[in-house]
Amino acid sequence: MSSSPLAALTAAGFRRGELLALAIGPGGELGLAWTSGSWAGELDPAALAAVEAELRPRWTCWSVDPLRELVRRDLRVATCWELAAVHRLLFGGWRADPALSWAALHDLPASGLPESGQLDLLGPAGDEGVDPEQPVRPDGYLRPEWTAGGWAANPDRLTRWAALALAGAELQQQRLATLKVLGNAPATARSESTAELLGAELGEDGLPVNLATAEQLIGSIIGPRPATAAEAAAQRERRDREVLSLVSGDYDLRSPGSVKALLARIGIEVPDTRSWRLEAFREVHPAVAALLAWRKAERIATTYGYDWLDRHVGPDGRLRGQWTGSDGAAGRMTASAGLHNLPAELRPAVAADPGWVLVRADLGQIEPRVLAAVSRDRELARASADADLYAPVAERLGVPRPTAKVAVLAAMYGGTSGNAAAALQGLDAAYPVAMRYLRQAYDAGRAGRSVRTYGGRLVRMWATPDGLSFEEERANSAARGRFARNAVIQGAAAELFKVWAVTIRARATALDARVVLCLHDEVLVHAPEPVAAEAQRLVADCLIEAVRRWAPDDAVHFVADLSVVKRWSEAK
DNA sequence: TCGGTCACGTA
DNA sequence: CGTACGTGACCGAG
Repeated sequence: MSSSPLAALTAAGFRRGELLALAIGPGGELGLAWTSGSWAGELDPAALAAVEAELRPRWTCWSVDPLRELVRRDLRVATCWELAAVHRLLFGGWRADPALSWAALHDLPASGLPESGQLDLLGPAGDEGVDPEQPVRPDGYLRPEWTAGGWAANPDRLTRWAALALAGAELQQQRLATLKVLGNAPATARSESTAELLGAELGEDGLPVNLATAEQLIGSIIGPRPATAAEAAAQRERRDREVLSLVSGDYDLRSPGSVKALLARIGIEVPDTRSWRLEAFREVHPAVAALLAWRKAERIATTYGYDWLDRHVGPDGRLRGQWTGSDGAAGRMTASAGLHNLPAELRPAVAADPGWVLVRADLGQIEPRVLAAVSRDRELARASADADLYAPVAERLGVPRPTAKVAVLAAMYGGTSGNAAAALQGLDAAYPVAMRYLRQAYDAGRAGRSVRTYGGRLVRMWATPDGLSFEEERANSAARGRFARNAVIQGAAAELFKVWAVTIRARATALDARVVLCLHDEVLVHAPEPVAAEAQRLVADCLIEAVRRWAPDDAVHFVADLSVVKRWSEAK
């Protein structure tokens, strides 16, 4: 194996765009496998860059780990096939390791999965006298010794492990091809895979943050950075006193029980002490307003304070977290390090580098538009032609716009707010196709049946727990119904969003721009200032391209709000 | 030390 | 009887 990967692939007749599986060992050893060959050797980024440039393969792997290794070595590949992401799409749930994924693709029950520790003690389950270099046991499950890390033991195993990923990917493709959903499941598998790759890049690149601004913002809320633990304690005590000085008695503001006692002392009886509930008592006693202000500051101090800054923002001014391409429920992207719940007050600190800009874009009213698309409701699709979808809906229903909006949201999420009942009936009459779609998801969930999103993601329902009262059982079913109804909308929206995001990722490289944040329906792109206008146009064009690839037809109109800014907070 | 609960930020 | 996520503090059980 002295030749380069590119030479080996070319000699074997590898065609552009084919699946090329890779496995990377802990020491940077590389195994490659494709339909007509394999290769093992040291991971040389330049050699793989040559493969990418020449053959643009679909890099195929069991998990996002090898992709992350490539990203770490500054190798940005165009496309991939990530088996874990596709497993979650096909089979639902969160767990998606090779052992489970392989078993599922062979219709073997998860309950029969061999465990690594017990195997030798209990004796082999059809494993005796069989070649240990063979990763698949006679009973069809993967050998635990391999899945526990043994796959990286030597070059031969590395290529076999890659070949197994290749075989798994092909089985996944067969399943996707026969999946009965309205959307394009194979295409969803590709965009979901690439979203994992995007997540790896987001984790490596980070979100540009102006450290001085961040320090200043935090300082204005909780005071200057304490030099010692004693100073920090003093600051904390000073914050507490702002509230406690307004009441008599000693209370622990961090303990809900104690806060409840404090409130009782000033004549306020509440079932819990959540801010929205206390909001109503703001005028009753000055301590309430002080407590609400304390809560805000405490949130910054504990979750988004100097500690957070030190832990998650590097000296290069990049906020880095761990990204996943899809959560366990409907398939949204998730991020740690506060990237998805950064308080609005801190957003001025998210700023482009000097000479750069942020292109910010968010999808407008994505959920009702997605509902129109996935349910194929022609009438609701007609409403999507309006930049404000709720306006034609309101007109059709003969109600004020706010009522129409509440009714649509209530239909999708089961909202309770006031008297949406009449408007809901109007929706049933005006948009029966969309409403039937929602009802079917709700009924499936209530009955405990799993649902699939438009793009094919299986959303599993949980079983009713034992020993519930009649009332609890009903509440459980209703919760499942709401969950399912929400999942088919939120999940489909997440699928469209990811198509958009990975399209931007692919196109933006031409401008030297990069996606730096994905936030469910919003995307931030860091772009060189001279190409700001082009980058903005690119993001808009990518939405058109994404919708064309994702939607069943062109009946539904999607809109994005776009702006070029220096700071995230400047937008909108 | 751990899981459950409360609370709260984002979409 | 909106849903989803990540985070951090407290609290009671072990």
